Amino acid sequence: MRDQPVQAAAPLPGYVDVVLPRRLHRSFTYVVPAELRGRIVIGQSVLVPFGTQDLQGLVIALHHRPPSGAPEAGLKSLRSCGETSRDHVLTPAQVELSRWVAERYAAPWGQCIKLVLPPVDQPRRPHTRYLLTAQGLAEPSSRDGMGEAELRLLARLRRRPNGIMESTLLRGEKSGAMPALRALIKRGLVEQRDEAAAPKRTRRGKAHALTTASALPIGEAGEASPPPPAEAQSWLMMIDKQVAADGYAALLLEGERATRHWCLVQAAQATLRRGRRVLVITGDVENADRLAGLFAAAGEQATLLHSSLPVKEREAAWYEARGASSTIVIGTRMAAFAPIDRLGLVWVEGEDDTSLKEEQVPRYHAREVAHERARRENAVLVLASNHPSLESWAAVQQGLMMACVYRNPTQGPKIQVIDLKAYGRDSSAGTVLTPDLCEGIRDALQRRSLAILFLNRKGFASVLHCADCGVNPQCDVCSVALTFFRRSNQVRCHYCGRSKPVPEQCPRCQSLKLEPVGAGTERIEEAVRRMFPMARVGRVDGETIRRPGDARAVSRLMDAGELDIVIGTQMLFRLALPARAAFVAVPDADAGLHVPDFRSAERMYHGLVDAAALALPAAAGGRLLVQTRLPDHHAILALASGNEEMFVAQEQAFRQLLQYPPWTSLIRLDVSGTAEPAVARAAHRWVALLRGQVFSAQGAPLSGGHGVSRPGGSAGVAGESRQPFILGPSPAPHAMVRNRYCWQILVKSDASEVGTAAVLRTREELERESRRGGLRFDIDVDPVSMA
DNA sequence: AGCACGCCGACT
DNA sequence: GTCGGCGTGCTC
Repeated sequence: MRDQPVQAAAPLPGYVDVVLPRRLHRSFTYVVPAELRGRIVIGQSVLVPFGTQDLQGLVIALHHRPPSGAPEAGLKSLRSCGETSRDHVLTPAQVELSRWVAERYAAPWGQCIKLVLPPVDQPRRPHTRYLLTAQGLAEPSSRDGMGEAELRLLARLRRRPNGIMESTLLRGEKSGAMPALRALIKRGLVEQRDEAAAPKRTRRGKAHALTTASALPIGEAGEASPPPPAEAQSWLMMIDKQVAADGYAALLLEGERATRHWCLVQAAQATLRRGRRVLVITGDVENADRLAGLFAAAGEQATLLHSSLPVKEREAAWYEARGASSTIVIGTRMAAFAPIDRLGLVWVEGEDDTSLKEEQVPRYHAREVAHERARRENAVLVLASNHPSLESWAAVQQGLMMACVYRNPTQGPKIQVIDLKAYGRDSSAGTVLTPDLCEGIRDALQRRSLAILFLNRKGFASVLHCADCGVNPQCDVCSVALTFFRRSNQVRCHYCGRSKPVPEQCPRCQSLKLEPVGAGTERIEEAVRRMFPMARVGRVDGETIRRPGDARAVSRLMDAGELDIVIGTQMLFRLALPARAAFVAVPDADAGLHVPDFRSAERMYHGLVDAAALALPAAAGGRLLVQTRLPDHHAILALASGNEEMFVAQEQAFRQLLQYPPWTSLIRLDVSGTAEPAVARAAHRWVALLRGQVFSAQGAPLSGGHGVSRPGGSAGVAGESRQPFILGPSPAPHAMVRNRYCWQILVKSDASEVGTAAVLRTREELERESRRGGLRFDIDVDPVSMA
């Protein structure tokens, strides 16, 4: 051991700033012990004392003298710097990527680190109980050196033969109980017993016995041999050229699943031939499995990395991905951070899937992370979907991405739109089971083929719509559905918070028949069963499909021809159908439209496109029936005419007019707490601070006097002002979550950096002034779901 | 975020 | 007394 802290020629930094995996936006400064000096680098993972515990943190800066902000009470020292595992020195790329996420999504950097670190099994703290050992029960030979606290503790434990829980033990005592306890344990008088630890949430253990995905169904029988689109050949050459040139490129690929799969395998193999690696990211686990199976069938071994794997397997997959042998990594959003070097191709399969957005605190979007990685690592990014997001179309329009659309129009079913207005409103269940719909089912049954009914996800909030013309009352400013409150007989916009009495008449047709949405679809399963008593009816929704295994079971049922009619929600699209259906119906296409979310039309359109993909081609007798009260809606028209561009153009125009993404950056602020008035007050205060911020950024308030908000009307106009615009506050659509009241605020800005900067500054101020109340202030940059 | 610490109420 | 719950304040 050479232990020679000789005065070094150049002084080594003696202080480090460390970020910690906690919900804290600051870093903390520590002293570097002499023996560790010179070994600490930025990106080093270190163990530091923090409060009563030791935490693994990340070094983000080195100093020669304590920074000015350091506390006077003195700084603590680093414990160690992960000499046991080299793994914990982050590469500069990992440090930078985690920092990028922290800044982009206004998350504490310390919490973003775990994204790039190997998954670790978090040991559940067991319930510990302390009791006397045999030695402790016997009168101790000597009590010398025992402090008063130790003696008291000993006496207390003697009264409790079964031991005392840690929590109660530490309660009555002043500080000093814990050191005393440790001292007693050291003397062998007390022992610690861990009781049945809090039941560890084990995630489906055995469902993943098969890590090689070859045993899983590959795709749909109906699309077994995709005819490789002729244009795709040149596309492939372009990808290959890009990979070979070691250059970044971004492509949007639109096509049916079979086409995308074909392109994916080809592009991946071309990338591998160039000695580069492939990362495939998709929204759900079933699809990741399916893609792995696809590669297996093509003779390529892929590493699966997703959150449904048991932690140990996930950890193994992480290291495997980092190793030299792994060339293709497939996973859900967490896989966007997989430690793959020599990345050549990043493929996001189903790029418009909302589950690519993390809803927990580093609220990143895996598509964005994938994009950023491709940019940083000079890889080719492909965003693939059957119906790309408006965000991606906007990127294409701005020249940031190249679009490739490979469609075979002969693959689609015959589409028929039924105008429900013709059926009046009084027929209740009869309204949704129109004669055309029943005839379609009957026909499918006769042909011994499957009939599928797709129910759009119902809104969480109660929304009104006109039974005669189908429109719903919307907010004048925000153009989203107004939420209906029966008790106060009011409607409210949960974007901007305005409320007013329920309108008496339909805003379009003046009908008096405004009523809550969705009554008809509730009982549809019952109605279908009554109408077709001999048919075998299955249901596929969040309640019947809880785990991927369930989905497979349903697929198998259909495969075996055990089902005649399947009724389901969006969950249907996750299944690997054995065959396409002769008849697919959407009994109430408008239901999804009435969700108070500016993206509702886009979601509705995607649902319809997906529903169409479930049906056989028209040439094979496939039919899609869409029932609506809004046959002129652009989503319906675009679907019926197969004119996607028209939908995108109209929807883009709507978003631009109302300044919604992708034309603005949107940030949702959530204020929550246990006391409603405090929450409301804090939310209003935040808005005031933000507006102050906005105005002061400009130098002076806009027109004096009312100064609180810009006139509502101007929200709709693409104003020349480049200031963030603030909507709200308003009670969140889900007003109470886990006994906490929630209010929300929306911040629109041209660039998300502008918005996040203002939001972070004001939140700091807000937290300073409102210490109490158990208030929480959450930030969601680019929220993907508003309802 | 996680943890300690204090206060309250239920149970025994 | 014991034990769980919850609000509050703090962490270099």
